[in-house]
This record gives sequence, C-alpha cells and structure tokens, in this order.
Amino acid sequence: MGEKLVLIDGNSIINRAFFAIPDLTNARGIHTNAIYGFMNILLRILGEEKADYLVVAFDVHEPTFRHKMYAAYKGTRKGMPDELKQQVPLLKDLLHAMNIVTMEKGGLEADDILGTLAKRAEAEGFDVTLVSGDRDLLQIATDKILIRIPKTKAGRTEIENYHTQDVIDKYGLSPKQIIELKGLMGDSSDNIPGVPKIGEKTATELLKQYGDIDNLKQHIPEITRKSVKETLENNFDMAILSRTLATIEINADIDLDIQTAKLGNIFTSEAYKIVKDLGIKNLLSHFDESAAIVESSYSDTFKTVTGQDDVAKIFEKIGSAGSLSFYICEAGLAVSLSDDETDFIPAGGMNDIGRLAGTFSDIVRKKGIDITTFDIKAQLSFIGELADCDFAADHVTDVCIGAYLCNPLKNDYSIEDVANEYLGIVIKSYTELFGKNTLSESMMMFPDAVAEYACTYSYVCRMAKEPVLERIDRYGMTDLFINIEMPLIPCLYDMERLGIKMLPQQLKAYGEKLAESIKDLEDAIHRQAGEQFNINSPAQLGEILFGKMGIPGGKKTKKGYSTAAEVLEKLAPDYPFVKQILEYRAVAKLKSTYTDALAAFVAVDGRVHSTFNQTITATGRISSTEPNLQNIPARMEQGRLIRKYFVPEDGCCFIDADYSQIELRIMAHMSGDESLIEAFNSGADIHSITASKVFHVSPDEVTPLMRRNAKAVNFGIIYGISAFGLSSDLNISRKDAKEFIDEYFRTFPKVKEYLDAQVATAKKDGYVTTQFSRRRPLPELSSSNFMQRSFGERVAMNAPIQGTAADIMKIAMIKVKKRLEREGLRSRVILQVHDELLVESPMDEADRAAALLKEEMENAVSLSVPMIVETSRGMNWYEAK
DNA sequence: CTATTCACG
DNA sequence: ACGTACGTGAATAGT
Repeated sequence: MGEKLVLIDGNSIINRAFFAIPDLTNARGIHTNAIYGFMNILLRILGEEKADYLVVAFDVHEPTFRHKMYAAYKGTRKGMPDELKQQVPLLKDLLHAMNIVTMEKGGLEADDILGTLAKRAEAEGFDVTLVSGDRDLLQIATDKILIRIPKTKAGRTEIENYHTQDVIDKYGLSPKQIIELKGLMGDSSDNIPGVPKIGEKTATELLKQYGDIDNLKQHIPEITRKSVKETLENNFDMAILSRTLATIEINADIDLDIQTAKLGNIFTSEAYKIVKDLGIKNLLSHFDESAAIVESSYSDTFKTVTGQDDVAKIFEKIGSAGSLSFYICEAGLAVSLSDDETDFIPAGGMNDIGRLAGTFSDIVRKKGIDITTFDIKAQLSFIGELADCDFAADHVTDVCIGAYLCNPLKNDYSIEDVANEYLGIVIKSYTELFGKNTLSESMMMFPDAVAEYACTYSYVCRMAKEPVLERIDRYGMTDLFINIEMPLIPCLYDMERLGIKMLPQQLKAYGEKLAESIKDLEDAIHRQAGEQFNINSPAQLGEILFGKMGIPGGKKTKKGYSTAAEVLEKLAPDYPFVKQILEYRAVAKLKSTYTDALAAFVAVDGRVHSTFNQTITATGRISSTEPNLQNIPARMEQGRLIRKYFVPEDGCCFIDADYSQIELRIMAHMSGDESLIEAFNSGADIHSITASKVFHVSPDEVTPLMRRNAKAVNFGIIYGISAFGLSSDLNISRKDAKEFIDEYFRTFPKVKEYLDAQVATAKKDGYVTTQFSRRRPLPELSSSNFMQRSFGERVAMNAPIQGTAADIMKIAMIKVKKRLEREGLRSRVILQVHDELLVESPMDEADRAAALLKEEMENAVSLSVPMIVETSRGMNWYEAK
C-alpha cells in the first residue's frame, strides 16, 4: 500500500458549500457559510481517509490558457457572488493556520493543478483521492486515483466515489471518454455558441459505438438520425475545441515537492483563534484540544490569597489603588491591581462571600475608586451598595456594555470574545472550562479552574478597558457611554430588584377560566374537522384546513402551508371554522404564556423580578426576559385583563407615564420638515392631521378610513417604507400604496430628503447613528442580494429613529431616578416598556410623583417639537393605562 | 436546535 | 424580476 495524497478542488468545494449552506453571518457582518461548509467536507474526508499528504488548489483570477484559446471562455470563476468571494481569502488563511498547503498558479485552473499532481503522484506510487464538485475531473480517474464528488441530498452531504470501473458503471464510458463526452455535449458554462446540441444519451451512444470524436468524424455519414448528423457536420470544429477546453492539463508546469504537503497537526491554536474570530461556533469543537495549549503567560501573574493577613494586605492595596478591575461571584473576589498582579480571594471560612463583598464595596465607595468589570449588573447582587455610586464621570466602566456599543449586532457578549477581539488572546470559555456545571458546582469540583477563571475575567477587564474606551471615543460615543449607558445600569438594577407585585392566585383563576374556553373550542374544532388533531401544530392544522377541508390557502412556508393569523384572518369571514381556530389560538396563547408561565415567576416576596438586558438590541432599546414584561397583552381586551393581576404594594398606586408618538416626533425633529413640526406644535391628533394634509381635506372632513390609512403610512415611514409592506398591511394594491407614499412625501418633502440621506450615509459609511451618536452598523447594505440590501435600506431609515427614542427614554429614566431620590420620594420606576414607564407610588406622594415624571420625561431632551407625556393612575396595571 | 406563531412597542 | 414592513422574547412542535 502506497502513501495517500488527498487533493481538494478549493474553488469547486467552496462554491458548492456556499450554495448548499444557508447564509451565516458573524457579528462583524462577515459571511461564513462557505468556509463552514468547506471545513465540514474537509474534516469529513480527512476522517474517512488516512491521508498522509494534502493539497488544496485554487483558481487564480487571471486568464488561463483556455482564455487564450477561446476569447469567450468563462471558466469556473464566472459570477462568484461577493459574499462568496470575500470568504475565499479567509478560508486560505484558515487552511494556512492549519498547516495545509494551498496552490494556485496564473494561467491554470485548480483542475489542472490537481490533474497534474494526481498523475505525478500516481506515477510515484501514491494512492490519490481527488475531491471536487466538478464531474470533468472524472477523466482523471484510474484504479489508483479516486475521484470523490460531494452531493447534497435532502440536506445531507453524500459523497460519490469513482475509480475507473465506477465511471464505466455509471456512464458506460471510460474516464478518458468523459472528455469526448464533454466535447460532444459542449458545456454551457464555457459559453460556446454553436456547439452541437447533442444530449448526454445520444453522445454516450455515439461514443460507445465509435470510441472518440476523431473516429466519429470518419463515420458521420453512417449516422442515421438526421438532426444529429447535421449538427455534427456543421459544428465539428466546435466539438474539437470544446473537447480541448474540457481536457484537464496533466503536465502543467508546477513546482511542488509533495513532501512539503505532509499532513501534520491541523488543529492548531492559530486555527482555533481564526475559527473563534470568525464566530463559526459549530466548528469550534473540532479545535477544542488546541485551546488547552494556548499560550497563557499572563496567568503567571494570578495568585490565590487565603490567609487572613494576606487577605488584609490585599484590601489595603485596594484602598490605595486609584482604579482597579474586579470580578465577584459566589466563588470569591478577583481583583487586578496592576497589569501583573491579579489576586483571587476564594469565598469560605472567615471570608464568606457576603463579608468579602461588603468589605470590598465599603472601600471602593469610601475612597471613590474607579472600577472596571464586565457586566456589573449581574454582580450587584453581591455588591449592591455600589449601585449608589456615581456610575457616570468615569467611576464605573462596564467593558461588556462598551463592547456592545461598539458593535450592537452580536448575539452575546462574552468575556472571551472581548479578550479575543480587543486583546488578541484566546481564553477558555465558561463552557469549555466547566461544561454545564454551575459555578458553585465547579467550585467543589475544580477549585483551581474557578480561581483561574475569576482572575482571567478580572485581568481581561483591566487590559481591555483602554482599547474598548479608545474605540468608543473614536466612534464618538464617549458621552453616550459615560452619561447614558453607565448611569442606566442602576436604573435597571432597581427595576429588577424591586420587581412588580402580582396576584398569582387570581391570575391562575383567570387561567382556569381560559382553560374552559380552550376545551370548548377544542371540542368544536375537532368535531368540525371530523378527527382529533393537535391544533397547536401548524403542520397538522395546515393539513386539516388546506388539505382535508380543501380551503384555498396556498403554501407559504418552507415546510408547507402557512397558518399564521395573517392568512387565517382573510379566510375567517368565509369560514366560521377558521374563526374558531383564531379564537382558540388567542386563548391558548394567553393561557400558556401569560397565566401559567407568568404565575410561576412570582417569587417569595410576591413579586416578579424580570431581567432587563442592556446589550441585546441592535437599536439601543433594552429587552426583558424571564419573564418578558414588555409584551404583556394590551391590544385585545381579553388579553389586557391580564394586567389586572399586576398590582401596587399596599398603600401604593401605579402611575403610568407614556410618551405620545415619540418616534414620529423624533422623525419630525431629525428631518426638520416644517409641515410635520407644525403639525406636532398644533397639538392635534397626528394621524388625523396627516390624513387631512395627505388627502387634501379639511381636518373635520377626515374620515375614519382616511385616518386609518394615514396611521399606517406613518408607521410605514418609521419602519423604512415600502409599497409592498404598506399594501399588505392595508390590504390594498401595491399601486395604491405607492400613491399614498408618494403623496405623503409630497406633503412632507423633508421627510423624504431625510430618509434618503440616511440611506446614503449608511451606504457611504457602513453605519447610521442616532441623535446621541449611538451607532448601528449595516453590513447588509453591501450585499449583492437584493432582499438583504433592501433590508439594510429599511434599517438605515428605522434605526436612527427607534434608537433615538431609546436614547431619550434612557436619559429620562436616569433623570427620574435622580429626581425622585433628590426629593426624597419613595416612588420607584418598576417597569420600562420602550415608550412607557410604570411607577409604584405611595398614595400620599402620587400627585407629586406624577408631575415629576411628566416633567422629567418631557424635558429629558429638547427637540424642535414638544415631547408629550401622558400619565394616568390606577390600582392595577389595567387601570393605569 | 430550528421553524412557526404571536404577544408587545 | 427579485419578495418585506422595524425592534424584541416565549411557547410549542417536530426533526
């Protein structure tokens, strides 16, 4: 048995991967699907073959000998989309990091390099495996050269294998005759006009009979089928040319000592870093072992401190430090006092975590030390006293939030990503270190790893602070960071800590009522369907509605019929059955999400403590989870009743303060459109005024329909208007929708100018910004894909508006908190729902609190239109709206 | 683990 | 010609 050489057609495989795998984009907007797909195939091949040597060949973007032969030749590089083209150099970098040899040569295609290497290696006694998606390569197959062609079947990659006999079995022709076959059939991608239009069947038959094209020429007169005979007579030269173009060069001038392609360790730490940097999570596990050998000289500076005297010394040092970074968790406290000193004090014994945290907080507060950490809100459960510190004025730096501001598009912000992106070092992620174990479990099982984890966390914060702040500054977001994002943290922490009182028993009772409706509806639906089925399953429901019952509905989703409310609502007037489905859905949703699930979140204090996340949204809004209190039903009465079970503490009431039309007002301000500004200054209902102006009628002639249309246009404008979107929303023709939009823009010309300018800026700079300089990158705008590009354009119009509204609300929250504290009131903001604050207020100060709220929110910023806030009061959330 | 659906602003 | 409104989170079904 000879040694084995594996050859891979880089261009062919990456192309195939690109089209087979759905678009994957990492946080920086870099497409990675083709790299991922390529690596999957590569790793699979290497897993199946005992390869001793490996070469990946690529095409070069310059004319090959085939172009010289035939000017119209397009070869394999035609039409490579941008998203794919960008991935090629990245793949090469990754391959090089894996110590894999790549080859490319001017004037040659990858095929020629592979053919030459394959034949040469065969002659030297190697076994060769050649991987390509291109069937032309079959001409190279021998008993020693295996051609492997990956194919995607039903989402799974299968690889077809061809030695000489396999080619004969499949095509009835020898490998050499494959070239003849290509010649006769021509190759549409070679763009050769006039090549005989002979199909595969006919061509194969001819070749079986006559062997090759040259011999066939002698026998053309014998051919009985007239059309075949004519095309051959007329286009014979082209067949010869086509054959020449399809012939793979096996004696190309290539200089490669196969020994240099010896396969070594491909899972290097460099490769790990690249894969991690590219954000291809599914690939990372292959490289896990290398993470263990990643150089970590910085960890020499980590120390675990236990003795009381030593611990006291550390706290002394903390007291005399001007600034420090830290990380505190149930396992203990890690503090970085300089670039080469990070100490970890484990919790336990005399130093229980409460005491450690208390001592630490006291010192930091008393001395006014500047502190840096990563996600401080999650650590305030230990060091809550620090929530009273001045988070602005540089006293607190949260590196996590800083990283979010610099790029708000990532799915998550982990300390290891920051270490990689800002420090260029690879650290082990939590999962890599502890798997699915909690930190407390890991403390018992691997105390040393926990210590190292805590120290690394603190160390990375210290080292990343400057680069992160530098980038924030370069992006013009220093003010946003220091004066909005940092001071917001205690606001969110307060809302989480305080929570909101709920009445779980009453809520459950309402749930029971809903359960009865569900049962009735379920029975009625099953009866009419004539069978039992799971109404909650879109697949089963679709089959019943559009299959069994024959209701016209058409397909809409990947997997079959769409049963979304949007579709069913159109059918409801004609089919009472469909209407019942909709009712069922509505009630089932309420029960599952808003009674049962919500009641389970009530803590021992009788309140629900949601988590408010500051680093989730692309626009700067905050989000709420476990439970999400920002999507409690409000639009439908049946759902809105849920709000009756959100109640204030005894002796308190709720005050709800709502920004009126904040996004439209922001658009009026940012566009500077006089008509729109004037409309807001007049104080009347904005949708009615819009209708009056757009439809050219006096304000008292505005019909409800006109107002409804104007409202939809106003919404559409904010979302990044398109005729299609508006038409589907209003259920009108696209032409009519376009009319509305055009008329709107004629009425408010500067709005159009403004929106166009946002898109233009986005295209030029690659991002848009809010009034307070918050940045939203738009990688989609450079896409060659129409749909993605259009999406980018809509986002360019929407993000500055939605984002500015988020900025303003954050400013208001900070001001409201400060003012409440300054005035010594006990009223507290307990919820934020994007343009609304819910305040729990003792009865005796409710009037003051309401006035204060309105004043601070309305004057949070000064725009060219008034900010109007409406407040209302109630003994539950339902009443307070 | 992904797709579908639906609740909110 | 292409095929969508912007931003979220949670429950459920089914691979």
